Amino acid sequence: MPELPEVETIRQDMIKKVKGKKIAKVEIRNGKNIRIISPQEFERRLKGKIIKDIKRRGKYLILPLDPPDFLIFHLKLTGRLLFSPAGAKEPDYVRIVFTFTDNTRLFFADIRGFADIYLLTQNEMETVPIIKNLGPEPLSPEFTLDKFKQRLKDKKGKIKPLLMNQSVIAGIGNIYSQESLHRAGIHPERNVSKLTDREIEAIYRSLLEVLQEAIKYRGSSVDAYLDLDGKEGKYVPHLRVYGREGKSCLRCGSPIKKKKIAGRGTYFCSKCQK
DNA sequence: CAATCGTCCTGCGGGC
DNA sequence: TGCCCGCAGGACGATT
Repeated sequence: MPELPEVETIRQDMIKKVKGKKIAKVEIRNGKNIRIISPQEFERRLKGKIIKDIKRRGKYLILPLDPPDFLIFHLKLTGRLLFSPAGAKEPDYVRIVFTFTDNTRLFFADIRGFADIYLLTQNEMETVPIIKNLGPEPLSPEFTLDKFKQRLKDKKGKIKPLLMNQSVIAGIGNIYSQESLHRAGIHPERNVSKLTDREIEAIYRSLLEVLQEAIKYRGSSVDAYLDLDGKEGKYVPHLRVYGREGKSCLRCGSPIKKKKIAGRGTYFCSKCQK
């Protein structure tokens, strides 16, 4: 499941391999991921367009094309973007093939088919709530400790689902919310309104730390995530709680527990996360 | 009104 | 061993 670090890894690789290329052909084998417009219109509007840049907002990958269009991907659980040199073997689960004028190709693949693809104009970007409603970027310079405190102020409910709420902070999902809470020593079910300033600061620091570290290791290949070259991320061995049920906590040695919190599988240490 | 549920979908794991 | 059931999950809309 691609979260901020995985999407950022894809973005950085796409800058090197896809930026500036012109779309010669769009082959849609399964158009179910294309939102709002028809596959026919999607194909028509993309043909001949140049990918001007690769940007990211939360878990969304945003490709500005020739104005006014933006091609937007949300990979959800099992979406993949895979780049192939001319003539290279095709990956599995391909749904859309973008062929560039130099005969290199970008494959959109998706196993479970939850990923979203949008083609929006500049105007639509500003009005459609998809990206407009996202909270701040955790790795931007504007995301200070004060900003984080302000985002949590007057909120109630458990801290973990709140960290995953995209309108509170953008880009955090099931893996990194758990990892940052473990690092901070905070139980995922703690009520936000009862966290001390000191605890909020610990979560803030842990969150930035874990995101930066995960980007450095090119993300976590949990579930189906693969990078632009079809390779796995290298962060899984560095995960401290996620997927470690029954194993001993790396901070205190107690067995890691797993519990469903707000409908999502959550790993934590009940001894050192209070 | 905040929290939970259902929905989309398919690979895979547990259980017998 | 092999089959089958049901779980997993991001985000949104419906429901309680």
